[in-house]
Amino acid sequence: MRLKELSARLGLSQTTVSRALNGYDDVSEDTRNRVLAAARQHNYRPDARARGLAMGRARAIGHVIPTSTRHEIVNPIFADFIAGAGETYAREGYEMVLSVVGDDDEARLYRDLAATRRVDGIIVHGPRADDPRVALLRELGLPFVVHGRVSEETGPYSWVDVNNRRAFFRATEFLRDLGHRRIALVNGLEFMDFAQRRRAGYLAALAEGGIAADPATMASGEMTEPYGHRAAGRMLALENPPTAFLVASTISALGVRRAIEERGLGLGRDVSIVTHDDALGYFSDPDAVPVFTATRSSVREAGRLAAEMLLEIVEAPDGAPRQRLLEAVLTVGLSTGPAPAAG
Amino acid sequence: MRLKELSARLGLSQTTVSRALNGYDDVSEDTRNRVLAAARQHNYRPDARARGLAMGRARAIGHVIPTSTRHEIVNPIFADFIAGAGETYAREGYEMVLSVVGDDDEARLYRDLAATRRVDGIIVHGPRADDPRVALLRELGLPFVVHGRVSEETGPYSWVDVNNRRAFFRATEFLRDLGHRRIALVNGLEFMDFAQRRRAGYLAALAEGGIAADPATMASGEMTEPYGHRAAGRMLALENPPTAFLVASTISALGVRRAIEERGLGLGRDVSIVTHDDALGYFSDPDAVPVFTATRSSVREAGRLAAEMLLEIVEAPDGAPRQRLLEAVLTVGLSTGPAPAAG
DNA sequence: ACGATCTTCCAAAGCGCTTTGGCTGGACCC
DNA sequence: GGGTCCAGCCAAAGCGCTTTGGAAGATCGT
Repeated sequence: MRLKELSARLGLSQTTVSRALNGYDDVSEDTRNRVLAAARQHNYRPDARARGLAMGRARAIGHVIPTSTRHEIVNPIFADFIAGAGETYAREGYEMVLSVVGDDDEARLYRDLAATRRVDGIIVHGPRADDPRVALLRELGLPFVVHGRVSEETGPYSWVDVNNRRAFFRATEFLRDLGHRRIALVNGLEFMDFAQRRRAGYLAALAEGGIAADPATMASGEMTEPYGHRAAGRMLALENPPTAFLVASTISALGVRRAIEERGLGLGRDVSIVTHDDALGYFSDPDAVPVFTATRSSVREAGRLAAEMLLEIVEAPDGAPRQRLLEAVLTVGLSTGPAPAAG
Repeated sequence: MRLKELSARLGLSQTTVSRALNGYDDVSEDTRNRVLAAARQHNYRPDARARGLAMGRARAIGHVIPTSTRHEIVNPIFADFIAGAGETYAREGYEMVLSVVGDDDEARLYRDLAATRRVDGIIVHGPRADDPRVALLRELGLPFVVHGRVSEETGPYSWVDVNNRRAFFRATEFLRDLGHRRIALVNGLEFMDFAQRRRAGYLAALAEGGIAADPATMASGEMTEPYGHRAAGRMLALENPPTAFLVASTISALGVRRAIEERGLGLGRDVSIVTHDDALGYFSDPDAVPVFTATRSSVREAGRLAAEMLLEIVEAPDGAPRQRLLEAVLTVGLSTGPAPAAG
C-alpha cells in the first residue's frame, strides 16, 4: 500500500493524506480521522527512502565496528552498548546502520557513509589516543559522538565517557588501603585511549602511596580470557609476585582468577582482584554478592546516553558539541581482602 | 558532490555519467575514463536513498535483536554472528540495519520493516520451537534466513543451523565412554529451538547407554555465568551428585567451574565438563590447549554463511529456500577425565 | 551518393514521498 | 451586497538517482 493508492481510496489528494498523517493542522479533524483509520487498516507506512529523499534526512545513525585485521576480535561490549543505543533509536524512530570494517578501510567507509547520505550521524567506537577519525568526521561535516575520548585531539567534539582515570585511581587506592604494595595492572591495549587513562590513574595512585611502578607487573593486550590468564601466570611466577591485580575487564579477570587458582592460591585471601566491570548482562547476577570487587559502569547506559546526545545534535540546527562524563562505582565483592602478611 | 553537478562539470548529461559509472557499454571508453576520474577526484558516490528509490532495492539487510523484556540480556553470540555477516555485506556492498526490540513489539517491527521497504531481507535470530515469525515473514513476502530452525514449522524456509542434536549426542556419548553415569545437563532456555534439540540429543545418548534421565540434574535458563554457577551448585549438593556436566555455553560453563572449584573438587578429575563453544573471539586461545572439552562451531562462520545465503535469495528472482547444516567438532580439552571410582 | 547500421549521447519519465503556493467556498463584517 | 478572512483542500515541483526511448553523427556497403 503506497500513498498514491491510499489517497485514491479515500478520494483525497496525496498532499492531504500526507499532511493528515504528519500532523499538520490544515486538515479537518474529520478527514484526519478517516485517514488515520485507513492507514492503520491497510498497514500503510511511508517508504523510508522516498521520505528521506524528500526530507533530506535519513533518520538513521551509523555505528562502525572496527575489527582489527590482526586479531579478529569483536569486543563483547559492543553488544551491550548497541543494545542501549538501540533503545533510544527505537523510541525516537531512528534506524541503526552497522558496518563492520577492517581498520585499514575505515576512512573510506566514513567518506562513503557521508557521501551516500545513508546516515544522519555516527557513533565512534573504540577511539585510540591519537585517533584521526575525529578530524575526518569534522572535515566531512557529519555529526558524531565518540564513545570515549581522544586525548590528542585539541578541538571540541562530543563524547560520552567513563572517568577511567578516577576509577582506576580509586581502585588502586582501595587496594593500597588494604595493605597491598605489589599491585599488578592487567590493562587493555595501550594505544586505546581508555587504557592510557586507566594506566595514568593507576600510576598516580601508586605514586601517591610511594610505591614504585614495576614494568614486570604491568601488562597490556586485547582483553580476552587467555590474555588475563597468561599475564597473571607470568607475574605470579615472579620472585616477588603481586598480591593484587587490577584488571581491565571481567573476561580477563576470569583468566586472572584461573591463573591464581591453578597455583592453589585463594582468591581474596592470598591474592586480590579488582576489575573494571562494564555491567554486561550475562555476567552480573542481581541476586548475589558480586564475585569481583569492581569499578562498575554500565556500558549499556553509556550507549543509551550517547545515542540521545547524538540525536539532540542531529536535530538541533546549531548542534554545539556536548560532553558527558560518567563516574564508575566501586562495588566490593569477594575477590579482595587485606594483603597477606609479608612472608 | 551530486550527479547533477558532476555531469555539469564534465559537460555530459546525467544519463551518460550514470551509465558510465554503472558499467553500461553504450558509453565510449574515453568518456568512461573521464567520468571515473572525475568521480574519484570529487569523491562522488550516489545518494543511497535516491538510488534505492529508483532501483527498487535497498541494498540493506535487517537484523532484529530481540531483548526479552523480562531479563534484559543481549546474547553475546550476536556480536560474533553479526561480525561474520558484516564481512559478507561489506564485500557485496550491502548495509546492515539493526533493530533492538522487546519481544512483544517484534511483529510490528517486521511489518514496519516490510512496509517502509528499508531492507531487502531479514535474518531471524534466536528462533523458538514454535516461532511465529517464519509464518509472518512468509506472509509479508520478505526474504529471510533463520539462524537456527523452527521445529514446529512445517513449510519450507531457509536456514543455517548447527547440528545441535548430534553435537550433544556425541558429547554425552563421550562422557559415557569415560565411564560417567551421572551426567547433568545445564541447558539454555527450553523454549528455544536449539535447546530442545540439544536436550533431545542428550536424552537419546543417555537412553542408548541405559541411563535414566533425572530431572534433578537437568536445568534450563538464560545462559549467564551466575546461572551456570547456581545450577551446578544445586546439583553438586545432591545426595548423589553428577560426575559430569554438559553445558550449553562457555559463559555458563565458567559458572559451573566456579561451583565445582568452590567445593574443592578438581575439574577434569573429580568432575568433568563438556560445553558447547561458539568460538567467540574473546575466549579462545589459538596457542593453548583449550580449557574446556567442547563441541565447537564458529558462530561467526554461521553469520557469514547466513548472510551469503540471504543475498543469494534476494538476488535470485526465484529465490528457492536453501538450508545449511553445520557439524560441530568435538575438541578435547582439560576439563574431562574418566569418572572417579564410585565412592 | 544514399540508405542502413552502429556508436554515443541525451531529454524526460518515474521511483514515492513532502512541501510550496494557491485556490475555493463559506463565515463574518460593515 | 461586496469585501475580507479563514478553513480545508490540491496541483505541481522537487529530492537525486536509473532507465526508457529516441536522435544525431559516424561508418559502411553498394
